[in-house]
Amino acid sequence: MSEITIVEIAKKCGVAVSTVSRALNNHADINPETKKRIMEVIKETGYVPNNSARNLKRTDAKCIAVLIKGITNPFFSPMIEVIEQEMEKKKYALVLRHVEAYEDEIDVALQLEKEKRLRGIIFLGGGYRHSSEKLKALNVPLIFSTIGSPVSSKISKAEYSTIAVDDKLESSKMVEYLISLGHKKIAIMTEGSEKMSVGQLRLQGYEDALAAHNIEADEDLIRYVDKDMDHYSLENGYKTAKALLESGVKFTALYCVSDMLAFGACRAIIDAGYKIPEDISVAGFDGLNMSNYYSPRITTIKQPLDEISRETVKILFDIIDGESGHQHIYFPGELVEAESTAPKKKKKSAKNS
Amino acid sequence: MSEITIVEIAKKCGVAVSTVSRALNNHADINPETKKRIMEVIKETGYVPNNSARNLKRTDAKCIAVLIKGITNPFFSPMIEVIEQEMEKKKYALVLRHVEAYEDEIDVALQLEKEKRLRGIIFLGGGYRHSSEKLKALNVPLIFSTIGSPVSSKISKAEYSTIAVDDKLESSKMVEYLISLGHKKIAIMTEGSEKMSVGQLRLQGYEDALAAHNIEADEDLIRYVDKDMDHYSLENGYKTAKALLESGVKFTALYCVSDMLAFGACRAIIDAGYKIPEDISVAGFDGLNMSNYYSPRITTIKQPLDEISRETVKILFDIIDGESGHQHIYFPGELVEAESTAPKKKKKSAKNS
DNA sequence: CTGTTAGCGCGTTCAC
DNA sequence: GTGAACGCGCTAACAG
Repeated sequence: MSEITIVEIAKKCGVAVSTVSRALNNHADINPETKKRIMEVIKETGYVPNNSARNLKRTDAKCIAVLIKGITNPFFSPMIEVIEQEMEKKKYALVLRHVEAYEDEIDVALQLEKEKRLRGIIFLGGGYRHSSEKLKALNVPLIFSTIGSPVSSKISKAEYSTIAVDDKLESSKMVEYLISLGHKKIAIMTEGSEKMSVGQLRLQGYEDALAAHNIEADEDLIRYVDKDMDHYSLENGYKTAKALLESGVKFTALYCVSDMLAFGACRAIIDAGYKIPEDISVAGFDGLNMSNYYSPRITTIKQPLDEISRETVKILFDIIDGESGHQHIYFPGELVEAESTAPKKKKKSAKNS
Repeated sequence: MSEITIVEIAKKCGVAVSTVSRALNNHADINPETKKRIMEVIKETGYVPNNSARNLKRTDAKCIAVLIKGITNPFFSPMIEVIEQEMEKKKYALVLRHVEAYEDEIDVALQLEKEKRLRGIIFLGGGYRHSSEKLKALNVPLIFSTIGSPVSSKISKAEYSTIAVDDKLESSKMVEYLISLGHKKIAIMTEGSEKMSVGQLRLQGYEDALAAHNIEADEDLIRYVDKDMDHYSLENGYKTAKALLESGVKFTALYCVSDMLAFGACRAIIDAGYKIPEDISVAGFDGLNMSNYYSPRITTIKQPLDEISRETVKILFDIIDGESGHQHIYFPGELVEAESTAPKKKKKSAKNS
């Protein structure tokens, strides 16, 4: 179990540790032959430098951390791919870290910053509000991606960047669309967390759209997912839709603030014997890949993840290179009209099949 | 940018560094009041201990690494949750690391082992064959989960554990089921990588089942997904199914070796104007959550992920505690009959609708 | 209960 | 081109 160290490699090669270190780090001042011999011994012994010790000394590590809130969310997968590509181009190393639901992403970031020499941190998902002290303690550029401002009310917007779609606006766009199809009794399924959240913002968009068309918001049509379960899961979508259907409240369209919820809801609606979109129109949000493969294909707001990802990286490097300050950018979402929504049928609500 | 260290905290509190260290590590021998004062200063300053330095010293870190191959695969999500719970019970820390497709999971493990004081490593997914030297260099218990043996032919099975379903056997079970429904022209969509892989094992199961029923394997019915794309993606399933449909080859059932492929295939079949299961039966493998929410629900082989996960952790700790040696366990999969498969219609193939 | 001190493994000055 | 020595931030003895 005794780990092999650089000292032993040095002994085996009959050189000093510093020479081994130079060989390891592609240093210039070293005899190619010496280097070759050292590298051979390293290969033989299977020696791997201790990264902890390295990080303790190193100052020039080009490293960026990406913290993702929620491992089960397929939403981020395509973003990660793009970010990885971009980082590769820039020759920066990437540390991917999943942040569990119970963890605070800022705490994780603080820890990571000590562990590695981070040049910047990208947050994917997560909360809107963070302690300003902690945020300030993070001495590297912070980019919040897919999270619109404000991240903290107590901290200047010049201290971090945000790149996202305007959840409230896009949400109202979707509801406007449903209204344009003739729907008036539009149910919404969202997240009921007390704090400011994507779910809350999208709910506001829903309310705005209804208000703009003088449609009275009906409390019974606003449904919150079970907060004791994964908020944006299939199960939660199913369960919440089932409860809605069984409550007997009439509605002709159901807007789910996430595609995952929409999938679950669709299944519940189908199981209840209704047809989508003939009896009930269903709309989602996010533009997950699956929304285009589900049956029916889900009408959704597609977030331009490629652009968001690329811009996220670009802004980060602009800041690192001192070419710009922090920015707050909104990208437009794309309303994808698919099979799950249709004009409201005349004289027939969902409940009297 | 100058990082705050334990020394400065000590100075600020007027105590020695060791006292701060003790406060930090919940050591017993410390005055509660002193500790409280120290913790306050720590909170004020936003100090976070440097983990690299910690790991350099610490010898008793109870830490387990979980390496996951393929971030986009939702298959592992539920496993991670269970493993996290179990680790919490055991009071062990968990390091989650995603291994990219181009990375070698063993190399990543080697690096991680140096960085942290690992007590064990769990591999989720990944290849079947690994260099025995590297495997040996890993001086901690290795558990390969959802990967059946052998991991290496050159290394003794007593050097690592495997917990998985018997892919070949379970696969043949599914094909047997399709045959029992009267299907004879059963297409398969699998992964065509040269090396030993889950896809290959499941293909063997398919061939075994056909052979057992004297059904001649038809080369045209064996379809490989595009290896330049993510193997088990919706797109790949769609694309491969589309090509199969357009080739004009007749078949009444399509068996996809992964649910993700099945979802994509279903969409392609529906788009081509066929009905599932009336015209074509579709079967998957894995038992993803989504298979129960897709429309139609997908007939699949459900892997007992909860049990596999729990057993994975159990075996690891049995080995750590010296209570047992390495083991190789197969769990049975569960054939879930759902809406996507039906008995073959008489006198009517999929092609003459 | 608390302070002093010796390394953990490595990278990096400096001399040589 | 190479080696010796120092210190990164921290924990764990060992004294006090």
